[in-house]
Amino acid sequence: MTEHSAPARRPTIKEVARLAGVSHQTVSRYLKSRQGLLPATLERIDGAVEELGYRPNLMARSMRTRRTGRLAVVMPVTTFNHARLLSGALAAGHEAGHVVEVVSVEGSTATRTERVLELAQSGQVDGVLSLTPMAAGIEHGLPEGAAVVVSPDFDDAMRSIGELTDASPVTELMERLAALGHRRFLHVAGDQDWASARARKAAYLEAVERLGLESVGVAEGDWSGESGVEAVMRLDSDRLPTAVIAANDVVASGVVRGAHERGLDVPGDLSVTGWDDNELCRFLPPSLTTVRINLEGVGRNAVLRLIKAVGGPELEPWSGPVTQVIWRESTAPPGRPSASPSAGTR
Amino acid sequence: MTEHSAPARRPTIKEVARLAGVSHQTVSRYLKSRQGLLPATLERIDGAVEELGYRPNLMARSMRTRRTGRLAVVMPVTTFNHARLLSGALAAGHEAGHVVEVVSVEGSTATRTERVLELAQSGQVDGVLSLTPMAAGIEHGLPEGAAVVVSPDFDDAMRSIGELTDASPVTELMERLAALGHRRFLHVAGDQDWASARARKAAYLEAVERLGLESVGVAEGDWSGESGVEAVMRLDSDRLPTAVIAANDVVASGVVRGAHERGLDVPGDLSVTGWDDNELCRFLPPSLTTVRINLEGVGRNAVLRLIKAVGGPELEPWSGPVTQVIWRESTAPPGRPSASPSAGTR
DNA sequence: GAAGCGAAAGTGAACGTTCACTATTCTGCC
DNA sequence: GGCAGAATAGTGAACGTTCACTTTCGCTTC
Repeated sequence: MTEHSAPARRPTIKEVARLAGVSHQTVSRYLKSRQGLLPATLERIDGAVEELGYRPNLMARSMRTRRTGRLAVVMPVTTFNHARLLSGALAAGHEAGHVVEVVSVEGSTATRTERVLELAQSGQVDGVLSLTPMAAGIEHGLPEGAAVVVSPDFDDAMRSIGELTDASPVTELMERLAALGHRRFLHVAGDQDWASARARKAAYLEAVERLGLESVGVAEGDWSGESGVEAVMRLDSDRLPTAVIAANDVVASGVVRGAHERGLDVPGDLSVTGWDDNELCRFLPPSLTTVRINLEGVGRNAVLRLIKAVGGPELEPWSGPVTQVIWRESTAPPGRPSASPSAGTR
Repeated sequence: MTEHSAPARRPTIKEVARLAGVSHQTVSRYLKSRQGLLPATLERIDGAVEELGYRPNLMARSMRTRRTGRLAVVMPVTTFNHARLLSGALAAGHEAGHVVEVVSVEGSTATRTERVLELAQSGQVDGVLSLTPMAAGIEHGLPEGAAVVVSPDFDDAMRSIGELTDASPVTELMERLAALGHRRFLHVAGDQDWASARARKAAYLEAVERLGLESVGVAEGDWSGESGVEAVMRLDSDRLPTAVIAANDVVASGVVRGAHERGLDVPGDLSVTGWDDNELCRFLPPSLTTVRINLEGVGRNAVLRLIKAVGGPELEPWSGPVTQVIWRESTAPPGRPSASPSAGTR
């Protein structure tokens, strides 16, 4: 579109100064605070800025000030699923007067580490919050440049951030189910490359042990609905569990479908729990008991750590609960006939 | 972490030059291509770079070259739902040698327009792809700076991008349902602030007209499952539709639930279609007929337009189908008893 | 009425690169 | 041996800001 002649130079501070009949430094002051200037001067600069359509070149500014006002959140594309986490991060950054950008990374740990370092030291951002795990000892490679806050508990397979691996709700789910009378459980796990999947599995096993329950096993899974269907189809008819803890809602819906295909009623014959509070959960027949995660809060707190690290203001972190179990129709005491579907949406 | 003394200056090209015993320009050349240098010189610079841990300051570089190699995708946070769209955009940008960043905007049209202009003219990015609609005539406000490609059909309420408003699958759905024998339809619409919702509604009405079908009405909705439930509950028993076109999968699942609550069988008494191909769709009882959208392709093409606008290489666009109807259990000829896979639901 | 002071404005040098030149060295050829 | 021409390297000026000073001016104050 643009001709190759004269790359459409934008007006600079000096041109504004000339037009306003002042020095460039005066315009700089005007830009900075509009204070300490004579009203008449102010007005003339106003006019010149308007006339030229001047806008400061942020790149030049940051070059001089060594501050960009920009933060980067690096994350693997797969985690974009957690859009609400981003949403919280963006809001917190904005509050602290920063622009938050999202940069994606792919490839091996080494590649990703390199990419993050490059970004941190490119001078293009003040800080980098990496939701991707990096080669150990990266801190030492950093010449005190942009602060990189690697969210601490992000795991090797770059899939989960600290608070997301909190699997305590599994315990809550199982204690309640046990109280309802369930004794025989099944866990359909998520992809074990993910820290959160490992955490849930561990919490399941721990709860079985501690509460003296019986586990018919842990079905390997990959977060897919199919893995849920299969796990149920493979169950031994002589030793069916009465409750299934699924790694997430998709898996849980697969479990429900598998149960139906085997002629099992949910929750009559089988109670099922999910994880994530997928929008559809409430409307499934039966509506799904699940775990809601406050992703906005998690995102906010991660960015707050970063802002603090780059010397920004200390803002109020989200301190409320991060997870919450939502009980719905898919869980009930064992052996009872299923309550009629119209027994209520919640 | 960082002490307040001496802001940790990073080594510059000149320091590398001094250490290597060459001029700064030689180092610059080294950085640019590593060509036209004596092997011995190359080696010495290599050593110096290594020793100092030097990395070029991209900000200073872009200041001189007036090129940043960075593109920004501006989008409202709500659209982060379309993570797969981003994924396509990022991949295309990478292919063309650009870094793609995601910047979010909120607020009124005026605020957003301002924000986008600021970004475009800040010198921090080469191009801006705005998925947010902006005040008309913005092009004229742009002094040929960074190219802003407003995705053309993005609507006033900043919710949809051109290809996403393609509602032709609605026609496909209805033609097939009509062929199966359906005559009386209901549409549960999405929030009419969204262009895509308006497009689907319009396509529904057009199809009713053209195919000579009967419509029991268009239920206003807001993309929520509740709106689906309510739409069904409010239906006149004397004049029930046999097919429901829901604005998306969540609404559709609400419709299914509402139908069950009224004792209607899906698809026996009522065929239901959704939109989006939500992961859970396949596992619902009954699995949901829906429309899959190739968001990656849409994102890729949008970024390709931008890259072309900023004078980048012309890459292969995604030219395959953008939408695809997926037929599943929730649709069947009217009046037939449900082909119950297990009869398990009731 | 001159010294003192504060407000307002100006001057020139940085920031870390690359660009456009110019200078030097090497090579091969007559 | 001298010279053209390429290959290699160096010099200084940009890029658009802000920082650290300096200057100018007008007003008190004694």
